Amino acid sequence: MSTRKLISSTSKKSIHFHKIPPTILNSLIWADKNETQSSNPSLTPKNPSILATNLIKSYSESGQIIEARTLFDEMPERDVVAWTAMITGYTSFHYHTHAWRLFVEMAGTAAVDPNEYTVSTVLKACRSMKSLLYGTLVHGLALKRGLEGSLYVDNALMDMYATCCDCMDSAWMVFKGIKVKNDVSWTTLITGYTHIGDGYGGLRVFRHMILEEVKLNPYSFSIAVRACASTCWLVFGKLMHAAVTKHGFGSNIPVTNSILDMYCRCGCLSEANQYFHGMSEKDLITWNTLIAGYERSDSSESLNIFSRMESEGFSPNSFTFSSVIAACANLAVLRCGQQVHGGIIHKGLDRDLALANSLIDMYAKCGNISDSQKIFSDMLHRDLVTWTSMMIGFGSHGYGKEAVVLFDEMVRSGIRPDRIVFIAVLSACSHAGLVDEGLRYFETMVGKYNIKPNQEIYGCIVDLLGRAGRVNEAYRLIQSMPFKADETVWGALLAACKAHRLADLGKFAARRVLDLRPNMMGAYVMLSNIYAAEGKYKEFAKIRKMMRRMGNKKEVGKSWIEVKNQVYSFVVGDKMGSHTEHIYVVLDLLNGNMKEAGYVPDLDCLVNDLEGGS
DNA sequence: TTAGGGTTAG
Repeated sequence: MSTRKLISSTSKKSIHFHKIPPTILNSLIWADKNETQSSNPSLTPKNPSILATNLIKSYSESGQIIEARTLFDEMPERDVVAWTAMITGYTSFHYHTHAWRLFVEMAGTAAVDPNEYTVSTVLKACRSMKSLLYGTLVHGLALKRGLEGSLYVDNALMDMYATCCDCMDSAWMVFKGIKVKNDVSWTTLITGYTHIGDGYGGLRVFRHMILEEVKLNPYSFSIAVRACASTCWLVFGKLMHAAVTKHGFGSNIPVTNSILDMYCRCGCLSEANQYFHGMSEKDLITWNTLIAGYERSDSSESLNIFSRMESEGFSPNSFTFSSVIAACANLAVLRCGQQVHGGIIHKGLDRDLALANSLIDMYAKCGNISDSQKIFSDMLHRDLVTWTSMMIGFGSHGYGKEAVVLFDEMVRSGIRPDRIVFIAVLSACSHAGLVDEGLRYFETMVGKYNIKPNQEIYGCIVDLLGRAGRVNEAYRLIQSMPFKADETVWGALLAACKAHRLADLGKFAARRVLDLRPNMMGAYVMLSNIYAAEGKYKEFAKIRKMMRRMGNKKEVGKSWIEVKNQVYSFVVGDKMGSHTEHIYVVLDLLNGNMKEAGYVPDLDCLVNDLEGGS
């Protein structure tokens, strides 16, 4: 019930009750119950509990959760509805721990029993806390009280299992047990599959939903389109787009936003752009979807769209900033990133965990590791992504020891490492020459954390050993792998062979890479360089000829730098641009300094350069 | 007769 409705049922006067202190309201509400004289008899309701519960809701809806709790605490009698309203107030305010504590208090000490309303609400809190343990306890309680069978409880149980812990088996069990399923049951199941990234699973359920002739609504369509987007298969996406139009949901914003997202995720940016311009109504999510879509493949355009969004009067939120910061990181445009950071602070979003994580990444990629560190150390709460981003930053800046120290600190803080953070720390060890530390982490990963190494992890270890000159050991590791090494693992060995001039093993590794990826020009370049270093110019020429025949499509290495708000990009041997002369003067100066410091250039690379490679 | 559900952007 809204505040307005509440007032009309109690008094004709237009009073905003949530603006009155709860203590005064409570004394008025319970006045006749306590047999005392009310100062305003027109406010005295027939059932004070109903009015107090309505006020708890009213306070919660207006963001006054402390006032709601004060009112709740001062109620002389609290029925199950009052308890549930207060728990709901906490969940709608994202105070899930408070909601859980109140539920425990209710179940343990209060004279009232939780009912289906209470259970479905508290399951939402369990899901948001990602606590399978609490969720399972509530499931047990629901069974004990015979509440399983209520569609609200069953749907909330499915949602909890599917969304909080990816337990799709348990979600399925609950789903199968529902005798008469409704559209929410089906939608919740599709959401579960989409949540774990199984778009095909979601689409199978959607198909089943159609076969069972369940009435389709915007909820089911938007999640089904999201499932299509997860598969990245445009054919499904276009079929779904047609179905949306046919069912008359072509103007529903969540549905159209998910179609826009689908085109972006399928890599069809021109279709996405066309669709975006044809949309009759756009909201902030529409803009955020397009910005995020462009960030993944054309970061520069993503920043242009952000600028257009602001000029059209939309105010960015944390989702917008997250994509824009990622775009700045991809482009390594420090000044732009700093300006966006200013906008984040201005909006009061600098405590947003995901944003702080992306800022750590952005500053590191823009070369400013000290600002990454500052954000990291100022953070009150850190998650696995925070630690991983900081470790990747340290690793890419050559601070291997700092990354190792951070990893140990993270484990001490109670965060369980995953495969990605191991890749971060192993890569940092590799670049800093910390071979023994890296090998120790590899053993810990397998032995202590039971994480099975994948191609990427093996690639890191081969790189770690290879860079340190332990190339034969790296080769033995590849031979001992439980699955066939892919081109990245062989590529790491090839790079090590080239660096340490192991021609035979290098040629072998290059062949393995080219067996798996015949178009990998980098491998041809390395192979030809190995032949050149051996003085086998006939073999060298043969490879180069082969490369020319294939079109020599090795992507040219590109560098860029931001000076006074402008980005300058250049490739090897570039003579373009107005500042070329100055750049070459500085380059000559640097070359002189390096030679004085004892640097001997690698002439093998010169062969590559002459051929117009990277 | 006061409390409850599923969708889209990182």
